[in-house]
Amino acid sequence: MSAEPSPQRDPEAVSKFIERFASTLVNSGVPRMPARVFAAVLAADSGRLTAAELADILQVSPAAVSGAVRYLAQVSMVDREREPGSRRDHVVVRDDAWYEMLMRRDQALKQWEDSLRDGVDALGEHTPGGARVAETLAFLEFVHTELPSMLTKWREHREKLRAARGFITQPP
Amino acid sequence: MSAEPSPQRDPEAVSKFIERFASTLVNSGVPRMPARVFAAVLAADSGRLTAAELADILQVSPAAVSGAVRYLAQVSMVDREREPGSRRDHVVVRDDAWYEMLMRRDQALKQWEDSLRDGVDALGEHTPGGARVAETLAFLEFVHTELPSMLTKWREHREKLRAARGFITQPP
DNA sequence: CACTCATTTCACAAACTTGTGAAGTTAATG
DNA sequence: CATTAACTTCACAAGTTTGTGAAATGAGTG
Repeated sequence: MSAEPSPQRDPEAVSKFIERFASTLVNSGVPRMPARVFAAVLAADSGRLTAAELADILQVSPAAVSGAVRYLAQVSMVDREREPGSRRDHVVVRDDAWYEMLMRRDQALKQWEDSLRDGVDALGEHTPGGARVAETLAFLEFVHTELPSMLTKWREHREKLRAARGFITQPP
Repeated sequence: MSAEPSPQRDPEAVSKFIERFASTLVNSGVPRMPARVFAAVLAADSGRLTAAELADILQVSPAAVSGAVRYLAQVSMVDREREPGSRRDHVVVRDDAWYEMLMRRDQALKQWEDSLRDGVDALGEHTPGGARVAETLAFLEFVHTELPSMLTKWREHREKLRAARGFITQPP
Protein backbone atom coordinates (compact mmCIF):
# COMPACT_ATOMS: atom_id res chain seq x y z
CA MET A 1 0.00 0.00 0.00
CA SER A 2 2.51 2.62 1.11
CA ALA A 3 4.82 3.89 -1.59
CA GLU A 4 8.46 2.91 -1.39
CA PRO A 5 10.04 6.03 0.13
CA SER A 6 12.72 7.43 -2.15
CA PRO A 7 16.11 7.18 -0.50
CA GLN A 8 16.68 10.93 -0.66
CA ARG A 9 13.36 11.79 0.93
CA ASP A 10 14.06 13.14 4.40
CA PRO A 11 10.75 13.31 6.29
CA GLU A 12 11.97 16.13 8.48
CA ALA A 13 13.02 18.28 5.52
CA VAL A 14 9.76 17.52 3.73
CA SER A 15 7.74 18.53 6.75
CA LYS A 16 9.71 21.73 7.02
CA PHE A 17 8.99 22.50 3.39
CA ILE A 18 5.27 21.83 3.86
CA GLU A 19 5.08 24.21 6.78
CA ARG A 20 7.14 26.92 5.14
CA PHE A 21 5.30 26.87 1.86
CA ALA A 22 1.99 26.76 3.71
CA SER A 23 3.03 29.85 5.61
CA THR A 24 3.73 31.78 2.42
CA LEU A 25 0.27 30.83 1.21
CA VAL A 26 -1.17 32.01 4.51
CA ASN A 27 0.62 35.33 4.06
CA SER A 28 -1.22 35.69 0.78
CA GLY A 29 -4.60 35.15 2.36
CA VAL A 30 -5.21 31.39 2.18
CA PRO A 31 -6.58 29.98 5.46
CA ARG A 32 -3.97 28.02 7.35
CA MET A 33 -5.32 24.48 7.27
CA PRO A 34 -6.17 24.47 3.56
CA ALA A 35 -2.70 25.85 2.89
CA ARG A 36 -1.07 23.01 4.83
CA VAL A 37 -3.17 20.36 3.12
CA PHE A 38 -2.38 21.79 -0.29
CA ALA A 39 1.34 21.85 0.42
CA ALA A 40 1.30 18.31 1.73
CA VAL A 41 -0.42 16.90 -1.33
CA LEU A 42 1.79 18.92 -3.65
CA ALA A 43 4.86 17.39 -2.04
CA ALA A 44 3.58 13.83 -1.86
CA ASP A 45 5.37 11.54 -4.27
CA SER A 46 2.17 9.76 -5.11
CA GLY A 47 0.49 13.11 -5.68
CA ARG A 48 -2.51 11.82 -3.81
CA LEU A 49 -3.24 11.41 -0.11
CA THR A 50 -6.21 10.20 1.89
CA ALA A 51 -7.75 12.27 4.62
CA ALA A 52 -6.32 9.88 7.19
CA GLU A 53 -2.81 10.22 5.78
CA LEU A 54 -3.16 14.00 5.83
CA ALA A 55 -4.35 13.96 9.42
CA ASP A 56 -1.28 11.93 10.31
CA ILE A 57 1.21 14.04 8.35
CA LEU A 58 -0.15 17.33 9.63
CA GLN A 59 -0.93 16.14 13.14
CA VAL A 60 -4.49 17.37 13.15
CA SER A 61 -7.92 15.84 13.59
CA PRO A 62 -9.74 14.28 10.64
CA ALA A 63 -12.36 16.97 11.10
CA ALA A 64 -9.85 19.70 10.34
CA VAL A 65 -8.74 17.87 7.20
CA SER A 66 -12.33 17.50 6.11
CA GLY A 67 -12.95 21.23 6.37
CA ALA A 68 -9.72 22.11 4.60
CA VAL A 69 -10.38 19.75 1.71
CA ARG A 70 -13.89 21.12 1.33
CA TYR A 71 -12.40 24.61 1.04
CA LEU A 72 -9.76 23.58 -1.51
CA ALA A 73 -12.24 21.66 -3.63
CA GLN A 74 -14.56 24.67 -3.58
CA VAL A 75 -11.88 26.92 -5.04
CA SER A 76 -10.91 24.23 -7.56
CA MET A 77 -7.41 23.68 -6.31
CA VAL A 78 -7.80 19.99 -5.51
CA ASP A 79 -10.08 17.20 -6.61
CA ARG A 80 -11.43 14.39 -4.53
CA GLU A 81 -11.03 11.04 -6.25
CA ARG A 82 -12.50 7.78 -5.06
CA GLU A 83 -11.66 4.46 -6.55
CA PRO A 84 -14.67 2.27 -7.21
CA GLY A 85 -14.96 -0.30 -4.46
CA SER A 86 -13.24 1.75 -1.80
CA ARG A 87 -14.32 4.28 0.75
CA ARG A 88 -11.07 6.19 0.79
CA ASP A 89 -11.11 9.61 -0.78
CA HIS A 90 -7.85 10.63 -2.36
CA VAL A 91 -7.08 14.31 -2.49
CA VAL A 92 -5.28 15.33 -5.67
CA VAL A 93 -3.77 18.67 -6.63
CA ARG A 94 -5.37 19.76 -9.86
CA ASP A 95 -3.02 19.96 -12.77
CA ASP A 96 -4.33 23.45 -13.43
CA ALA A 97 -4.55 24.57 -9.81
CA TRP A 98 -2.69 27.81 -10.50
CA TYR A 99 -4.69 28.55 -13.57
CA GLU A 100 -7.82 28.11 -11.48
CA MET A 101 -6.44 30.32 -8.77
CA LEU A 102 -5.81 33.14 -11.23
CA MET A 103 -9.15 32.74 -12.96
CA ARG A 104 -10.71 32.98 -9.56
CA ARG A 105 -8.97 36.27 -9.04
CA ASP A 106 -10.23 37.32 -12.43
CA GLN A 107 -13.76 36.69 -11.20
CA ALA A 108 -13.08 38.84 -8.18
CA LEU A 109 -11.93 41.59 -10.54
CA LYS A 110 -15.36 41.64 -12.15
CA GLN A 111 -16.92 42.24 -8.76
CA TRP A 112 -14.55 45.15 -8.20
CA GLU A 113 -15.39 46.60 -11.57
CA ASP A 114 -19.10 46.49 -10.85
CA SER A 115 -18.81 48.39 -7.62
CA LEU A 116 -16.45 50.92 -9.21
CA ARG A 117 -18.90 51.58 -12.03
CA ASP A 118 -21.51 52.33 -9.40
CA GLY A 119 -19.00 54.67 -7.83
CA VAL A 120 -18.47 56.62 -11.03
CA ASP A 121 -22.22 57.04 -11.31
CA ALA A 122 -22.61 58.13 -7.71
CA LEU A 123 -19.80 60.65 -7.88
CA GLY A 124 -20.35 61.98 -11.37
CA GLU A 125 -17.93 61.23 -14.16
CA HIS A 126 -16.65 64.78 -14.30
CA THR A 127 -15.92 65.37 -10.64
CA PRO A 128 -12.35 64.84 -9.44
CA GLY A 129 -13.44 61.94 -7.24
CA GLY A 130 -15.36 60.36 -10.08
CA ALA A 131 -12.40 60.65 -12.40
CA ARG A 132 -10.15 59.01 -9.82
CA VAL A 133 -12.54 56.10 -9.42
CA ALA A 134 -12.85 55.86 -13.20
CA GLU A 135 -9.11 55.48 -13.57
CA THR A 136 -9.08 52.69 -11.02
CA LEU A 137 -11.80 51.04 -13.04
CA ALA A 138 -9.74 51.45 -16.20
CA PHE A 139 -6.80 49.73 -14.54
CA LEU A 140 -8.85 46.74 -13.52
CA GLU A 141 -10.39 46.46 -16.96
CA PHE A 142 -6.89 46.51 -18.39
CA VAL A 143 -5.71 43.70 -16.13
CA HIS A 144 -8.86 41.86 -16.95
CA THR A 145 -8.06 41.88 -20.66
CA GLU A 146 -4.40 41.00 -20.18
CA LEU A 147 -4.80 38.01 -17.88
CA PRO A 148 -6.20 35.50 -20.36
CA SER A 149 -3.39 36.01 -22.86
CA MET A 150 -0.88 35.66 -20.07
CA LEU A 151 -2.38 32.33 -19.05
CA THR A 152 -2.38 31.10 -22.63
CA LYS A 153 1.25 32.04 -22.90
CA TRP A 154 1.98 30.06 -19.73
CA ARG A 155 0.40 26.93 -21.12
CA GLU A 156 2.56 27.16 -24.21
CA HIS A 157 5.60 27.75 -22.07
CA ARG A 158 4.75 24.76 -19.89
CA GLU A 159 4.43 22.46 -22.87
CA LYS A 160 7.91 23.45 -23.94
CA LEU A 161 9.27 22.73 -20.46
CA ARG A 162 7.60 19.36 -20.36
CA ALA A 163 8.82 18.45 -23.79
CA ALA A 164 12.32 19.40 -22.73
CA ARG A 165 11.98 17.04 -19.77
CA GLY A 166 11.02 14.24 -22.12
CA PHE A 167 7.31 14.09 -21.56
CA ILE A 168 4.87 13.24 -24.25
CA THR A 169 2.83 16.40 -24.49
CA GLN A 170 -0.82 15.97 -23.68
CA PRO A 171 -2.64 19.29 -23.81
CA PRO A 172 -5.36 19.70 -21.15
CA MET B 1 -11.37 75.29 3.58
CA SER B 2 -14.06 72.73 2.76
CA ALA B 3 -14.53 72.14 -0.95
CA GLU B 4 -17.71 73.33 -2.61
CA PRO B 5 -19.80 70.13 -2.80
CA SER B 6 -20.64 69.34 -6.40
CA PRO B 7 -24.36 69.53 -6.97
CA GLN B 8 -24.58 65.92 -8.12
CA ARG B 9 -22.78 64.54 -5.09
CA ASP B 10 -25.35 62.64 -3.07
CA PRO B 11 -23.79 61.83 0.32
CA GLU B 12 -25.93 58.78 0.77
CA ALA B 13 -24.92 57.29 -2.59
CA VAL B 14 -21.29 58.11 -1.95
CA SER B 15 -21.38 56.39 1.41
CA LYS B 16 -23.00 53.37 -0.18
CA PHE B 17 -20.24 53.23 -2.76
CA ILE B 18 -17.57 53.49 -0.08
CA GLU B 19 -19.02 50.59 1.86
CA ARG B 20 -19.60 48.44 -1.19
CA PHE B 21 -16.18 48.94 -2.67
CA ALA B 22 -14.60 48.41 0.74
CA SER B 23 -16.43 45.11 1.00
CA THR B 24 -15.04 43.89 -2.30
CA LEU B 25 -11.57 44.77 -1.05
CA VAL B 26 -12.29 42.86 2.15
CA ASN B 27 -13.33 39.85 0.08
CA SER B 28 -9.91 39.96 -1.50
CA GLY B 29 -8.11 39.92 1.82
CA VAL B 30 -7.68 43.57 2.79
CA PRO B 31 -8.56 44.22 6.45
CA ARG B 32 -11.86 46.03 6.81
CA MET B 33 -10.87 49.36 8.28
CA PRO B 34 -8.01 50.01 5.84
CA ALA B 35 -10.37 49.07 3.02
CA ARG B 36 -12.95 51.62 4.17
CA VAL B 37 -10.37 54.34 4.59
CA PHE B 38 -8.95 53.68 1.15
CA ALA B 39 -12.37 53.78 -0.48
CA ALA B 40 -13.26 57.01 1.31
CA VAL B 41 -10.12 58.82 0.17
CA LEU B 42 -10.45 57.47 -3.35
CA ALA B 43 -13.95 58.90 -3.56
CA ALA B 44 -13.18 62.25 -1.95
CA ASP B 45 -13.31 65.09 -4.44
CA SER B 46 -10.32 66.75 -2.87
CA GLY B 47 -8.47 63.42 -3.01
CA ARG B 48 -7.22 64.05 0.49
CA LEU B 49 -8.81 63.71 3.91
CA THR B 50 -7.63 64.29 7.46
CA ALA B 51 -7.88 61.60 10.10
CA ALA B 52 -10.65 63.57 11.78
CA GLU B 53 -12.65 63.79 8.55
CA LEU B 54 -12.24 60.08 8.01
CA ALA B 55 -13.37 59.32 11.55
CA ASP B 56 -16.45 61.41 10.88
CA ILE B 57 -17.25 59.93 7.46
CA LEU B 58 -16.76 56.35 8.57
CA GLN B 59 -18.24 56.78 12.04
CA VAL B 60 -15.30 55.26 13.87
CA SER B 61 -12.86 56.35 16.52
CA PRO B 62 -9.72 58.30 15.61
CA ALA B 63 -7.77 55.32 16.91
CA ALA B 64 -9.25 53.05 14.29
CA VAL B 65 -8.38 55.55 11.55
CA SER B 66 -4.85 55.79 12.86
CA GLY B 67 -4.35 52.04 12.66
CA ALA B 68 -5.87 51.79 9.22
CA VAL B 69 -3.73 54.61 7.82
CA ARG B 70 -0.61 53.03 9.28
CA TYR B 71 -1.50 49.82 7.45
CA LEU B 72 -2.17 51.54 4.12
CA ALA B 73 1.00 53.60 4.30
CA GLN B 74 2.97 50.46 5.07
CA VAL B 75 1.75 48.77 1.91
CA SER B 76 2.32 51.97 -0.10
CA MET B 77 -1.27 52.57 -1.05
CA VAL B 78 -1.57 55.98 0.57
CA ASP B 79 0.81 58.70 1.60
CA ARG B 80 0.57 60.94 4.62
CA GLU B 81 1.09 64.56 3.73
CA ARG B 82 1.47 67.38 6.20
CA GLU B 83 1.56 71.00 5.26
CA PRO B 84 4.29 73.01 6.96
CA GLY B 85 2.80 74.97 9.81
CA SER B 86 -0.06 72.60 10.46
CA ARG B 87 -0.56 69.54 12.52
CA ARG B 88 -3.16 67.99 10.24
CA ASP B 89 -2.09 64.93 8.34
CA HIS B 90 -3.76 64.51 4.99
CA VAL B 91 -4.17 61.01 3.70
CA VAL B 92 -3.72 60.78 -0.06
CA VAL B 93 -4.23 57.84 -2.38
CA ARG B 94 -1.01 57.32 -4.23
CA ASP B 95 -1.21 57.91 -7.92
CA ASP B 96 0.40 54.54 -8.44
CA ALA B 97 -1.46 52.69 -5.69
CA TRP B 98 -2.40 49.81 -7.97
CA TYR B 99 1.05 49.56 -9.39
CA GLU B 100 2.35 49.35 -5.83
CA MET B 101 -0.22 46.74 -4.96
CA LEU B 102 0.89 44.52 -7.83
CA MET B 103 4.58 45.06 -7.17
CA ARG B 104 3.86 44.03 -3.65
CA ARG B 105 2.38 40.83 -4.92
CA ASP B 106 5.46 40.43 -7.03
CA GLN B 107 7.54 40.60 -3.87
CA ALA B 108 5.34 37.94 -2.31
CA LEU B 109 6.00 35.79 -5.37
CA LYS B 110 9.71 35.87 -4.62
CA GLN B 111 9.01 34.55 -1.16
CA TRP B 112 6.98 31.73 -2.68
CA GLU B 113 9.75 30.93 -5.11
CA ASP B 114 12.31 30.69 -2.34
CA SER B 115 10.32 28.20 -0.34
CA LEU B 116 9.54 26.17 -3.46
CA ARG B 117 13.24 25.97 -4.36
CA ASP B 118 13.85 24.59 -0.89
CA GLY B 119 11.09 22.11 -1.58
CA VAL B 120 12.68 20.87 -4.78
CA ASP B 121 15.91 20.33 -2.86
CA ALA B 122 14.20 18.53 -0.01
CA LEU B 123 12.23 16.25 -2.31
CA GLY B 124 14.83 15.62 -4.97
CA GLU B 125 14.45 17.02 -8.45
CA HIS B 126 13.79 13.63 -9.99
CA THR B 127 11.11 12.37 -7.66
CA PRO B 128 7.50 12.83 -8.71
CA GLY B 129 6.85 15.17 -5.79
CA GLY B 130 9.94 17.20 -6.60
CA ALA B 131 8.89 17.51 -10.23
CA ARG B 132 5.45 18.73 -9.21
CA VAL B 133 6.91 21.36 -6.93
CA ALA B 134 9.35 22.34 -9.67
CA GLU B 135 6.51 22.97 -12.10
CA THR B 136 4.79 25.19 -9.57
CA LEU B 137 8.05 27.06 -9.24
CA ALA B 138 8.26 27.41 -13.02
CA PHE B 139 4.78 28.93 -13.11
CA LEU B 140 5.63 31.53 -10.51
CA GLU B 141 8.86 32.40 -12.28
CA PHE B 142 6.86 32.84 -15.46
CA VAL B 143 4.39 35.21 -13.82
CA HIS B 144 7.29 36.99 -12.26
CA THR B 145 8.82 37.74 -15.64
CA GLU B 146 5.53 38.74 -17.23
CA LEU B 147 4.30 41.17 -14.59
CA PRO B 148 6.73 44.02 -15.22
CA SER B 149 5.95 44.22 -18.92
CA MET B 150 2.27 44.16 -18.14
CA LEU B 151 2.67 47.10 -15.77
CA THR B 152 4.69 49.02 -18.33
CA LYS B 153 1.95 48.41 -20.84
CA TRP B 154 -0.60 49.74 -18.36
CA ARG B 155 1.29 52.97 -17.90
CA GLU B 156 1.37 53.53 -21.63
CA HIS B 157 -2.30 52.73 -21.84
CA ARG B 158 -3.04 55.15 -19.02
CA GLU B 159 -1.18 57.97 -20.70
CA LYS B 160 -3.32 57.49 -23.77
CA LEU B 161 -6.47 57.59 -21.67
CA ARG B 162 -5.37 60.73 -19.92
CA ALA B 163 -4.38 62.40 -23.14
CA ALA B 164 -7.79 61.54 -24.54
CA ARG B 165 -9.38 63.23 -21.54
CA GLY B 166 -7.36 66.34 -22.24
CA PHE B 167 -4.69 66.11 -19.59
CA ILE B 168 -1.19 67.30 -20.09
CA THR B 169 0.78 64.12 -19.72
CA GLN B 170 3.20 64.12 -16.86
CA PRO B 171 4.95 60.77 -16.55
CA PRO B 172 5.62 59.68 -12.93
C1' DC C 1 -28.11 -7.38 7.16
C1' DA C 2 -25.01 -6.45 10.94
C1' DC C 3 -20.30 -4.77 11.15
C1' DT C 4 -16.50 -1.85 10.41
C1' DC C 5 -13.91 1.74 8.43
C1' DA C 6 -13.42 6.44 6.37
C1' DT C 7 -15.19 10.69 6.32
C1' DT C 8 -18.40 14.38 7.70
C1' DT C 9 -21.16 17.23 10.80
C1' DC C 10 -21.92 19.70 15.00
C1' DA C 11 -21.45 22.17 19.39
C1' DC C 12 -18.08 24.21 21.75
C1' DA C 13 -13.56 25.97 23.62
C1' DA C 14 -9.28 28.32 22.60
C1' DA C 15 -6.85 31.68 20.08
C1' DC C 16 -6.68 35.50 17.40
C1' DT C 17 -8.51 40.05 15.41
C1' DT C 18 -10.56 44.39 15.63
C1' DG C 19 -12.15 48.66 17.32
C1' DT C 20 -12.81 51.47 21.61
C1' DG C 21 -11.92 54.78 25.37
C1' DA C 22 -8.50 56.95 27.82
C1' DA C 23 -4.07 58.48 28.47
C1' DG C 24 0.10 60.01 26.10
C1' DT C 25 2.90 62.47 22.60
C1' DT C 26 4.09 66.06 19.42
C1' DA C 27 3.84 70.49 17.47
C1' DA C 28 1.94 75.08 16.62
C1' DT C 29 0.26 79.34 18.94
C1' DG C 30 -0.79 83.18 21.95
C1' DC D 1 6.19 78.39 28.19
C1' DA D 2 1.40 77.06 29.01
C1' DT D 3 -2.34 75.77 26.08
C1' DT D 4 -4.64 73.45 22.68
C1' DA D 5 -5.21 70.76 18.54
C1' DA D 6 -4.37 66.50 16.09
C1' DC D 7 -2.89 62.26 16.04
C1' DT D 8 -0.93 57.89 18.29
C1' DT D 9 -0.44 54.25 21.63
C1' DC D 10 -2.13 50.96 24.90
C1' DA D 11 -4.98 47.74 27.59
C1' DC D 12 -8.97 45.56 27.07
C1' DA D 13 -13.73 43.95 25.60
C1' DA D 14 -16.47 42.19 21.85
C1' DG D 15 -16.69 39.51 18.00
C1' DT D 16 -14.65 36.06 14.71
C1' DT D 17 -12.26 32.26 13.24
C1' DT D 18 -10.28 27.76 13.80
C1' DG D 19 -9.63 23.19 15.25
C1' DT D 20 -11.32 19.56 18.48
C1' DG D 21 -13.89 15.50 20.32
C1' DA D 22 -17.93 13.03 19.86
C1' DA D 23 -21.70 11.51 17.44
C1' DA D 24 -23.67 10.67 12.83
C1' DT D 25 -23.52 9.24 8.10
C1' DG D 26 -22.52 6.33 4.27
C1' DA D 27 -20.31 2.57 1.87
C1' DG D 28 -18.19 -1.76 1.32
C1' DT D 29 -17.64 -6.65 3.47
C1' DG D 30 -18.39 -11.14 5.68
